[in-house]
Amino acid sequence: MKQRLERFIKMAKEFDEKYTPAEIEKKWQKIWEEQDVYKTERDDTKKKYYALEMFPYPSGKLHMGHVRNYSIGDVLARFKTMEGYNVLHPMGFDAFGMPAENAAIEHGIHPSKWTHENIANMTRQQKEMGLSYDWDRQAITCNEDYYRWTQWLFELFYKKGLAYKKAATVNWCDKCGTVLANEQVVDGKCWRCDSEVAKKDLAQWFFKITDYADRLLQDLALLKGWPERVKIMQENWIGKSEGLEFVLKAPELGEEIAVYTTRPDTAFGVTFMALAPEHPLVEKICAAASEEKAAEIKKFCEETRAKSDIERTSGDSEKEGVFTGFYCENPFNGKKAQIWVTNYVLAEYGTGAVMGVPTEDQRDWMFATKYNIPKILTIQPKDGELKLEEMTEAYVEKEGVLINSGKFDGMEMHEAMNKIMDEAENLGFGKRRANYRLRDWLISRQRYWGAPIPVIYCDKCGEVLVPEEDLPVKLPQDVKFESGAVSPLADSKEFVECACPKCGGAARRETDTMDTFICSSWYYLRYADPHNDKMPFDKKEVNYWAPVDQYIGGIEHAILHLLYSRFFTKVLKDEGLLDFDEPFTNLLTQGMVIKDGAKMSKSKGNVVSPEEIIGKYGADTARLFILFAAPVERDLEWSDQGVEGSYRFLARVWRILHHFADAIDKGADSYDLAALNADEKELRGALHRTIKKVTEDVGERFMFNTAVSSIMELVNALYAAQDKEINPSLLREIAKDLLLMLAPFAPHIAEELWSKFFAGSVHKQSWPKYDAAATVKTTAEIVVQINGKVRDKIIVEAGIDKKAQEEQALAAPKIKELLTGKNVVKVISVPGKLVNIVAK
RNA sequence: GCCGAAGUGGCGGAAUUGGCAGACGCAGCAGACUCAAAAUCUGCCGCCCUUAAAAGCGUGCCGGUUCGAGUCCGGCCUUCGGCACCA
Repeated sequence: MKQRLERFIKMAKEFDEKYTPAEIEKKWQKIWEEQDVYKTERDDTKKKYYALEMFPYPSGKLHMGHVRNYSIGDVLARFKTMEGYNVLHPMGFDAFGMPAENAAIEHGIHPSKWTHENIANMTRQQKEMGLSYDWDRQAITCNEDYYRWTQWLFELFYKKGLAYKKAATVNWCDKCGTVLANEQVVDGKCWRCDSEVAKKDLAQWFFKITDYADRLLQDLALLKGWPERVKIMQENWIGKSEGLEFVLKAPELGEEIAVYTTRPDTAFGVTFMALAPEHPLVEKICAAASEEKAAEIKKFCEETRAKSDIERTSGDSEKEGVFTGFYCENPFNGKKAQIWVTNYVLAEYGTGAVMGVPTEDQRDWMFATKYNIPKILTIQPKDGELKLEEMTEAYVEKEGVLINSGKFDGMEMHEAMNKIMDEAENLGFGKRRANYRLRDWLISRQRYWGAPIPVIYCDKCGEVLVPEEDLPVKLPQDVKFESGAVSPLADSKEFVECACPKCGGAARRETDTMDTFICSSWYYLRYADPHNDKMPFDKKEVNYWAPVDQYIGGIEHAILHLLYSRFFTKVLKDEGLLDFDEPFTNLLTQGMVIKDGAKMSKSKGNVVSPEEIIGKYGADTARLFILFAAPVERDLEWSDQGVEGSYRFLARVWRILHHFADAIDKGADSYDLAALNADEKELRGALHRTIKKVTEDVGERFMFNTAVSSIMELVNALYAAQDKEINPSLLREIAKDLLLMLAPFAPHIAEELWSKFFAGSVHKQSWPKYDAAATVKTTAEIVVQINGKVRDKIIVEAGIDKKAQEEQALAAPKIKELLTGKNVVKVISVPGKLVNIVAK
């Protein structure tokens, strides 16, 4: 008794009526850090759960998109921990990249210093959000102990024949002063700085992602937990098509020209051959042609190549070409076809040469019409008859019967397609083949702030890998950063000049660094074993933690990072370094945070700073608002008043527990259910329905907004009961479960209030279980409709059968009155829901 | 052009399996408390007509299926995203 009284006095003193987030958040962040609450270790006896948010680029400050990303991840991580999983929830930085180097050029600050200062600041902000990261696992890609392994992995790819250097026409961003991969060119512009991308011929390093095109495509089927649209985007990006590659002889040139087609059924309609200006045969043709003709062709090629990529590849630009004067032979029917050099054939796709079938391809139709090239109709639709003279465009429907095709005449086109491919294979001039839109991944960057490519060039030994024990190839510290100049690495004698690892003679280092997307293609594996100095990661650790159970990030990486990471995982699996095919089992693509209908950006002046919001209302409010305001996948409209509302809700939680503090404190941990009165039963029902709803919304549906709203409803129910006499033990149960449910969303206030009534940390407790019996209401309000219109509502007991409910509905006075003079035709009765009376 | 997503009050959104459209929150209105204001607590809050009640209308548009449609089917419209001369 005395103890209780003392405790009551102590609490009354400590439990201030006012909610002060600034104080309690700082307090608990310190305690959590001191007690290492979020430390994670492998435990083979426990089921693991790997929750991961895409790590950020250290730009300097967190923005609202980060806050949203981390809030979602943190709710999941905390929820799964409470459900009993051994949860891995790490954070790091994608720390190489252009902005650091630009800062060096503009402000004379070394990229490393700039980056690490930004990391320190952003880490502080992340900590102020109260996120449950195991900070000990932080991976920073620009640190030597990380990029050493990035280089090691490059060497692995090299040894497997998946990294190679070749001269190629590549995408060049002048502003960034470097090349770009195909995936990094968006609408002909640089993905990072938005400036126009040009073409340049350079010798560059590539990763052979095309070797994995088929598996990357096929394994999309394994990704049941990915949004359909991301899978479709990847599928389109890989762009597999199946068809026939065959050769046409060009006797005058003594050459053969290979073409690829997905429409072998139209092969008898070939009247010309279209070459890309970059096609190797063009040079030979020029050599064989008259001086005049050669000059004409060369001029055309030069003019075409001078055009920008967007101009060249937009579908509606005029199709133009030059007739070479030479012919080739269609191997199917021996007919002659004119050889043209054209502006509409892509050098990089297929063979860079296309068979021209004007009647069944719209582009060929336009081209042939313009230059008066003959047309042969080879497909007739099933209904109706096409006449060449009456046609104004190509017949491109995928249905019809062959004509003018020798022995294939009369054959249905899909059958003919197969038969014609058989013929080409049997006669040995063609082969079935798949083609992909996907190109090899250009990984060289002519920049300083990236992982150096660990290759040395020796005049005697050629291209030599830096021996494993010499890794990492470190970035030299003492270099000059100048705008527009060559890469600082190429400029650094200290870096370039070295000894050949093979023969010891004088040699030069590769001065290109790796695309930062390589660094981010394996970081999720490093988290599993972040301090390993023998290997990038230990197989046992990686196989325990990975694959990532839930990955969370923006849709902007639908192709880029997500495709590259999948590629890496497959290569590492083939190498036996890990045992799974796909890195991310489930993917959640969060929507953007927008304000006034537009993405937050400096130029629009609609940026809301997380720092300011957290300073004013606390992290719990910021997190709660962002989770409550919209479903995670949809864009979220920022609302200052909405934030105010979330703050108000947390203050309401605080006050109602303060109001009931005495009762909660003296309540017991168990009580007699049978002794509860009607109000109490109702309140307990509300609690258990809330637990059920929140458990499903967070654990299965990722509907955090509705989870929060049902917690709000429970709090409203407590307010409705505040003047009633409620069993203290029931109040204790409600307070306990309410705080447990609130803990993943608003970890600080939950911990603070928990500490006032219960022992230990709220974040070390089990997720509450609901009592299914309590969630069932004893009575149900059902709707009575006449002809589908709601006419009355009646109360029936729960579990009522169809018939009884129907009788009660028909007996309701209001319904009886409305039915007088009418004939009841039919009655539909759904127990516990509604009765619909069809009457005439 | 092709592929995909979305369209619900003044606003953000809810309705999970075809069964009360608008939960929860914001804004607004009213009341209580206060000398007063703020804060807080309570109530009201789709449109239309109305003193009120009742009726009617209502989930982008047109049609269909069904006792019953925001939800299913067919045809459109608008917005956003991806791809786009890929043979």
